[in-house]
Amino acid sequence: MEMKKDIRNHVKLLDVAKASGFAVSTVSIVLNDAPLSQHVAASTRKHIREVALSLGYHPDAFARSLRRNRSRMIGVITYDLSDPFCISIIHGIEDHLQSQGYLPQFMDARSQRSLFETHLRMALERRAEGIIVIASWVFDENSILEDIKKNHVPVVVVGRDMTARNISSVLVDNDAGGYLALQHLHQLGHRKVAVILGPEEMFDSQPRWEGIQRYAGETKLRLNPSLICQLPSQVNPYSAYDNGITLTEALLAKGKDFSAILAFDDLTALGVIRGLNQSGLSVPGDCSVIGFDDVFPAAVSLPSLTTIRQSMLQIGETAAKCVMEALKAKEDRKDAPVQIHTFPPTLIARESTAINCDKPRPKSARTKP
Amino acid sequence: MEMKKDIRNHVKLLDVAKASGFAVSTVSIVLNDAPLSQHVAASTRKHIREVALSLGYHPDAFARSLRRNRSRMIGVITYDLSDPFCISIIHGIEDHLQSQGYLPQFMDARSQRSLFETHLRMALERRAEGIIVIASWVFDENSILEDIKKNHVPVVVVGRDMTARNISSVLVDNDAGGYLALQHLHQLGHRKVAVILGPEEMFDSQPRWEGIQRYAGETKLRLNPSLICQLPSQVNPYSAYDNGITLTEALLAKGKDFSAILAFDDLTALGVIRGLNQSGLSVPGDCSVIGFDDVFPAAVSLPSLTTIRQSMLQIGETAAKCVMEALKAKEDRKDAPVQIHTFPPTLIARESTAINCDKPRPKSARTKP
DNA sequence: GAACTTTATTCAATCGTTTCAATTAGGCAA
DNA sequence: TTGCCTAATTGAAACGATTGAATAAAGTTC
Repeated sequence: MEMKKDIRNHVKLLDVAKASGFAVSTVSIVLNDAPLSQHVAASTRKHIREVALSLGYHPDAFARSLRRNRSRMIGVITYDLSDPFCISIIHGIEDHLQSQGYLPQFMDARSQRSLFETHLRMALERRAEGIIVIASWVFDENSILEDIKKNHVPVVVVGRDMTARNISSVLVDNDAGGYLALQHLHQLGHRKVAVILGPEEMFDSQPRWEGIQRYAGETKLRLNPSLICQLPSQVNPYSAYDNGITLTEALLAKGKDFSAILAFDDLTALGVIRGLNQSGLSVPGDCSVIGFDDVFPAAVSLPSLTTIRQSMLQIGETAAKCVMEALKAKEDRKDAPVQIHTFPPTLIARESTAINCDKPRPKSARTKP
Repeated sequence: MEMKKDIRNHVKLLDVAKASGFAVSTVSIVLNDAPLSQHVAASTRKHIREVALSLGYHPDAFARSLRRNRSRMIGVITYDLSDPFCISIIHGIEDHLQSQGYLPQFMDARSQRSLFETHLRMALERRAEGIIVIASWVFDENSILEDIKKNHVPVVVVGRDMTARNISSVLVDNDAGGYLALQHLHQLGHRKVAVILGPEEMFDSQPRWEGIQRYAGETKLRLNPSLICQLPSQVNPYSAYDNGITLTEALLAKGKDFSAILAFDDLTALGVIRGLNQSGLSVPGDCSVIGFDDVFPAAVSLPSLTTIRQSMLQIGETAAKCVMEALKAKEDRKDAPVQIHTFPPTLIARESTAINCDKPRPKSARTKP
């Protein structure tokens, strides 16, 4: 049964060795340009290279990593790849890792907790030298996180502060973002602002809300509790859109007593605009709307969405730097300090917000974008 | 220097063996629930399991795959992860592979050819048992594809027909899609239709255009050549939006002599709508717009976009099934037939298209969505 | 109690690479 | 001829897990 080998197996060093007439070790040395290869005759080198090329030889990454005890790979676990927010972070990560000769290994938890844990385990088993977790919701996979620590694999979390559990974290300053959003609306003259809070289980929700309240407190702006509502828990990132529509309808049903809506994120905000439109209200003429994140659809919507931008590229890059530092520290047998990086978000003023022209009874004035 | 080991290395089977007082092989047998484990005393099993758990042992996937000669992994190489089009396909792939106990390994070429080739090579080196390529542009990485063949790794391409090169392919029926799009506009009474073709290097461009022409031919609709324009080559998927704006401006500069625009894809179509708006034209009142793909922003834009939907989930799933079949065939030492699957797209009628109310001089009537 | 089975455990080879140490062949000086 | 140096090549031991064959101990049968 030696045909079996022909089919299943890849071309390996031994095949190249046999075909070229040299020993496996010589072939290895040549193909890796190892230090010893300077002692190998030029003609031999050339010959071995040619044979390897013609056979279509590619080294087995498993065997190599096993022997070298290095995988040159960083596991990247995302809570949901379909969220545009994730993708930008990933790009930042890719950029930095690539420059360091490391390869990111993406795993998508698709908003399922069980998958999330599975993937953490897999990253560990595949001997990722470091792990980056992009998490939007609270997670508590204690046992597996403990195992990761036991195996001395550095972890960095993006999107929430886990320093309390000794894990380096990179995130946007959500509090500052909430502050900025309300400030923008306030400066445009809006005094009656409806707020749609993020769902309970998302970690960003609370700090954004705190930032909003902080600004309100500083300027003595009263936030009418009946204009505050909250997104329900979400199955996937896109359900925020539908929820935005529904919540807006609910707000309007109580009688429109606001001139602006501050939405938890961009997708919600887009739903809000749609909801307002369905009731014959125009944005920003009848009501201003502001989002959060600055994902792609925000920029191309009509009207384009005023929002709070997170520099996701930078966040991703920082996360990557952070693991790499921890890795280096480990090599130098030092302790990597637990770090936290927060990035200030910026206001992107577009068409969906405008100066408040409300008279005691609204639904009148229009402002061209 | 034995501290080195403490730091760098993971907990391994030998560690569990020492700690439990049994031999490595016994531990392996127990932890894998191997057939032989029925001969292992229940107390031993329990003890070994406990020790492994407390040490945080996780098997080394490299060593295991090396020994078993199976990676249980399928390499998935995308031309650009940030394209929402890709993500849906990926979900389809994930769904199916997961059900088969295989793990997709994503690699993102980010629209760079050099990266694309690098990733193909990596998939090979990491001993992916199969490879799925999601490619929108023409690619010709001959040498690496040859190597993949030499190593007997099944490949499936999504997004273009590569059967001519003996590679199974899964794609949408672009011709039918183009046909549907023009048919929809025609049935709404549009006779003067501007068309924005896809960029030269994208493979979808040509067949969509052929479908459009086929419908025009069948209905004797004359497509005015001065209303046909083409997207330039694109750096990233999102540049289509800006190009859509620019091309629309150019079309309008010649004098608006059309009542509808058929755009190559959704992002272009969104740009078109924005371009029309900037010139004071409303959609669909003054001009209908139709896109292609049905990506997320299409559904949430205002007006929402009429488009041709590809069932990307299904496409992804089929691609995954296709590699798995080829894999099975390989095991049975049969030849896997080269397959092609084309999926018919469907029309999703939304708000951006409406009945043509054009009088000899347009820019008058309005239709509410 | 010898021969045999069953039960519980371990040995040792293997997967494909890498790398250090060892070997060979040839040239050259003594 | 012997010994020694250099240049070119190879042997063999890892890396960590798996697994068929082997062993040891205990139990059963005649």
